[in-house]
Amino acid sequence: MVTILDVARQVGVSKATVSNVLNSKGRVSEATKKAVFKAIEELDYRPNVLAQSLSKQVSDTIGLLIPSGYHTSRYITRLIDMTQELANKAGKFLMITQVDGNDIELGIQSIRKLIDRRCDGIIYYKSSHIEEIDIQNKLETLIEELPVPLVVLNYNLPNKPDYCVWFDHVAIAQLAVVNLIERGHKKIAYISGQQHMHTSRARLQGYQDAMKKAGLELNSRLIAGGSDSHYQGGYDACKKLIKRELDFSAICCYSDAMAIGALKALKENGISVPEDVSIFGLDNDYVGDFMDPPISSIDVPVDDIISIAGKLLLEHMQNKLPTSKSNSLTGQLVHRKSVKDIID
Amino acid sequence: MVTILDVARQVGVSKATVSNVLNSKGRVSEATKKAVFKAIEELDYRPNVLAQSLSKQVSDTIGLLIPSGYHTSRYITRLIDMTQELANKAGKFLMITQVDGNDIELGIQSIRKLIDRRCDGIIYYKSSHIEEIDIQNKLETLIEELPVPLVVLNYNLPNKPDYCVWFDHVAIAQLAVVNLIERGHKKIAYISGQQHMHTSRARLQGYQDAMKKAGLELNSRLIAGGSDSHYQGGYDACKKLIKRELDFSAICCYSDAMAIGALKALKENGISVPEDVSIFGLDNDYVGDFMDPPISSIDVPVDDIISIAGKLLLEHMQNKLPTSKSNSLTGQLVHRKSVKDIID
DNA sequence: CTGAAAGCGCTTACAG
DNA sequence: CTGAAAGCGCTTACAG
Repeated sequence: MVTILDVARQVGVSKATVSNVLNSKGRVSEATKKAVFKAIEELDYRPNVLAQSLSKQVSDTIGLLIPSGYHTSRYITRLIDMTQELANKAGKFLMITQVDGNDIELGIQSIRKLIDRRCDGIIYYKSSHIEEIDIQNKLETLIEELPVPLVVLNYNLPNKPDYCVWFDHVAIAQLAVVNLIERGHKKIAYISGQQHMHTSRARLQGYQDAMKKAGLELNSRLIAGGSDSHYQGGYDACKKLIKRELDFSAICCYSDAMAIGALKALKENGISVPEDVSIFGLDNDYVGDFMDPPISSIDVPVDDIISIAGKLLLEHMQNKLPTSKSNSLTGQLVHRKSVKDIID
Repeated sequence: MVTILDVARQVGVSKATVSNVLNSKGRVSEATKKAVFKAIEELDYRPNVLAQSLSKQVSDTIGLLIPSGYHTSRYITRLIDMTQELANKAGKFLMITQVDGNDIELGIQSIRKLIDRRCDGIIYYKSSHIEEIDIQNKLETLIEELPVPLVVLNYNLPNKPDYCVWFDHVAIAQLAVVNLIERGHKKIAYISGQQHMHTSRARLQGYQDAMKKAGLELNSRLIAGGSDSHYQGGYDACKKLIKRELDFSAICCYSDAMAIGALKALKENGISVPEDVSIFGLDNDYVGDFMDPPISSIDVPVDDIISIAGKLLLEHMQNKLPTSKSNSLTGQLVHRKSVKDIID
């Protein structure tokens, strides 16, 4: 490939001069500038970014680490879109890499690899699947030790409040259940995601908290899970609930996807929604609005969490004090036809 | 940060020796090896990959370029998952970056940026949205000029058959329409995606070809599009079709997403599926199976196209002759309840 | 078995 | 206004 030396030779100047015009540094006469640009054009010269970064000791690169296996989540694609845009605006190169979401050690290894390539800052989306001992401590220590800022998405680090943004999934599920209760429901079932997921456990707890606070019966047989945390799992779980022949007027589901599966199971069993049973999803997936009936849900501010993370990272990179205060986000009710009021 | 020199000094050897033990090159006594590893551990030394790449003149890095704005597609997440796995297995670092899918010039710029960082090979997923003059020529020329192999996904480059893999969307749509015809349908409507998309135009053409071949009437009023190529667009388009008060027994849709929107519109108008009208989607999105009724579709071999692309890239990188012959893929019928047979 | 030296492609004071 | 030299952190023949 053509190097800066080739350009310098073609023009008859030194590398330093070529470098200076490239970086508009120092004083260079208009004539040589022109000649240099001409040669660059002719030779189709492009600087080797690796060499530049090594020499300058900055890479102007942001690293983004995403978890694998999120085929169904809009979070990740949105995260990529928004972070790329942020990087473009800040004049940084975005280097995205993916890591198995189930293993925190692999995650830390990947973060280190990003550092080895001299990223100036890193955003790490922590998969809900990870739940190992001491993970909080590991991440907090990592943030201390790393030579560049690391912002963690989707996890609470109490000792590093300026380095994380997360959803309060307990509150998100509560929102749905409280709404059901306010509308007269007392016998509320819950379809749960798989319990190895942090998000899943938090949402289940939100359901339980809301029931307790309202003084309603907490029957573990009103809670069911399925083979996965998606359509099929919702379908499975709902069939279980139906088989148990319990009395319930509403189901809150771990996600819209599970709610869609549940809806199918209910229909197959001749149970009308919302006439016989009301359904609530969580996440406000776009498709929920196109179900029959459309599914009520809690909208989760995905864009907000990402833009806050981006803002935090840039502030740290510029050694500014972070301006963001609330790094814990909840959601917003979205009413659709899958829930009916119960009047005694 | 700690450098190789720090390690060398701590052990009392030269940088060359440290480098040799790190790369297990040359003969180094066990004793110094041990001492070096100990120092590396103690100092938490990690080689600067930028410096390594510059010196070695290889980076062991693969670049993956994805389009933005694919919030709804499972292709992209799958592409990331599979390419990452491929890179891991090949011992390469995967550097993913994203670019506005609408502009081929931006795409080429991003490819160049990847080269500037010395990627040893690049996979470029060409968005269907791009459709500019001369794009085929631009990409073919780029492949010629680039110092490393570039494989293009989702686009046909007739003069570079070993550097591209794509879906034959004409054939994919034909498959659905031919199946409807075989099952007795004659009046078949089509809900189209937005025509600025290459995929969208190809699928529409597949519908038209199939109708023509069967000697069926091609009525342009049986074709409708919507505000987007997704749920809402399908809903809009179907409402248009209904308003036109034409006689049709089936609708083939550009995608499952549009089919889901269409289903909603039909239901709202008291039209039963499949009793009154049959519906066909394309893509075989997972959610289609959870509709009421489940939607027939054409499964598109996403995984295949990606693994072929990966194989091609690695073969080029190793200067092997590509073994893959068929770089054009079609789909497979998936029968569900949204289509009924018509018996005269 | 080990080290001095040159080199990868760039930038950056500094001297002229 | 321009260039020689040193340096970024590593690797790689080569000499000893």
